[in-house]
Amino acid sequence: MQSPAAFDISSARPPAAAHRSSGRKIEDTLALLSEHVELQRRVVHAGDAIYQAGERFGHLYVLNSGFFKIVNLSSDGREQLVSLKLRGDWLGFDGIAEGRYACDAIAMDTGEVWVFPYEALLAACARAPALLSVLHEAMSREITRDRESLMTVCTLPADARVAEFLRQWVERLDQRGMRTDEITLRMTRAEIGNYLGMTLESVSRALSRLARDKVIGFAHKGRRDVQIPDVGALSSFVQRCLAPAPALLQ
Amino acid sequence: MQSPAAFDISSARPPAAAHRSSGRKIEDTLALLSEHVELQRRVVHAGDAIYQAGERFGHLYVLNSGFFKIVNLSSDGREQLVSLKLRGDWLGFDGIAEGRYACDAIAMDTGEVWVFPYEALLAACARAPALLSVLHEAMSREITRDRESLMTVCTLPADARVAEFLRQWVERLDQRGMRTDEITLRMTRAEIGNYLGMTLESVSRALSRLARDKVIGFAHKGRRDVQIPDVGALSSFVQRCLAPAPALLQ
DNA sequence: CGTTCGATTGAGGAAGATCAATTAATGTGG
DNA sequence: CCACATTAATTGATCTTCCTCAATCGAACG
Repeated sequence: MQSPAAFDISSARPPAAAHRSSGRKIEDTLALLSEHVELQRRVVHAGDAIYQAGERFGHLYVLNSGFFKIVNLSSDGREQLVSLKLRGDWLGFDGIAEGRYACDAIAMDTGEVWVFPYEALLAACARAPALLSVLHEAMSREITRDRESLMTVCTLPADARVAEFLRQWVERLDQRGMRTDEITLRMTRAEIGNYLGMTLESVSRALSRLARDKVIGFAHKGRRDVQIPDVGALSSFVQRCLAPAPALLQ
Repeated sequence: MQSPAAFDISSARPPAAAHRSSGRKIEDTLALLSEHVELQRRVVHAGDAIYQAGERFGHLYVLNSGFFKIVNLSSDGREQLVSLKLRGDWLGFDGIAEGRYACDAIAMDTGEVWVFPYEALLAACARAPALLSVLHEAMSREITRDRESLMTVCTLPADARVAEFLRQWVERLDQRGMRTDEITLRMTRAEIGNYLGMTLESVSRALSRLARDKVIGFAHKGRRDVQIPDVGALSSFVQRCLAPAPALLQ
């Protein structure tokens, strides 16, 4: 096991403009796709499945608007929310390897999905190499994002997991130029808990504590709307959870 | 939340011959690569890093022999083993999106890695479309595998996590035609625990219980060698952990 | 306006973490 | 090859966190 901060990884990443550049990238991706590939638009509503586990693979999908959840079902009946998708994200990569989708992709809201026959997409990639780059980048990003999820679940205590979940969600909204000071959770406490490997009660308690500490606020109607006055406060809350001892006097 | 067994996923997958066909596939992949792409062979020893987080992306790697671990380091110093790699597995996909690798890839043993310049690989894919399929299948498989890990960590109690970890490891060895009745763990208890989101003590206790229940056995020298007389016993152990109540009399 | 579903909060218990001591394996220099 | 040092693994005792069970409250909906 190496020492925790063997070298500073942060300096290796494009620091400030990352958000805006990613925001651009999403727009560029959508533009590139609509230019070079024959696409079919499909409007979905909350609860609709764009594909289901076991279904024969044939299409990849790009989310133009709305929100999706990706749900895995094990052979013994365990159900797990493994991923969340926003505008610009791809869906269906899990189907390529086995020729069948491995998960359910369920809309959490009204939205529009662009449908691409996989073969047509590959053909377009042969004509426009930039398209292939976009495709590979999307797959690569999905891999790194999945690993971040694993890291969150494995290394953070319950309260911090919820805070980190909110932080990541806000980050992704920000990358898309969407509101980040007040967000709408499109999932129940049970779904959040399932995604984070904890019970719905623990999620509720964590959110209550975050609200008590003024890290988040609850909006007018319902507890699905969360105010995030300062994203940095979420990060510090996570760090505070990780801190070994409060070290009161010093 | 849906009912657990909404529909039978098992019938949707190719059931029996899956292992052997995957075994073939790995050989085919290696053959295809060595035929169509200029490759550089690199011998590594335990502890060697084939790439490190932050390093500029430029190459993809395929493991021809040996074992690798993929380690993620968060900006605040948390370290997480996020993936394990065996013969035929690809390394480096995480670097494509940002142009820099996001993790460390560390050899756990002596082995040989095939090194491909990404651009050269893409060029070869343009000539041999089968190669592109292989590449996409590998990325797809990595996504589904990562999700399986998340599922294991999120839905299983500690003992079952260890059993499931061994089961998945044996399954992957089997796909490669390697010994599965006696396996060598190339990781410490601490590393296993890190990978599974639990402490090294819990891993040790889980292994002891598995040995007590005759699900596994410890070989002659050292506790790194584990005997797996029956893989099915590992699966049943996982199921037993999930069972709500033993239901003694009935 | 009652019914239903989701969220909150509390009390108690259990799984797993932490702390600590011992044993086993590995490596090192004499 | 052996005594010693070092690292890994095991096991036990205690404590913390989080889960489970239960009651209550609020919001949405027919």
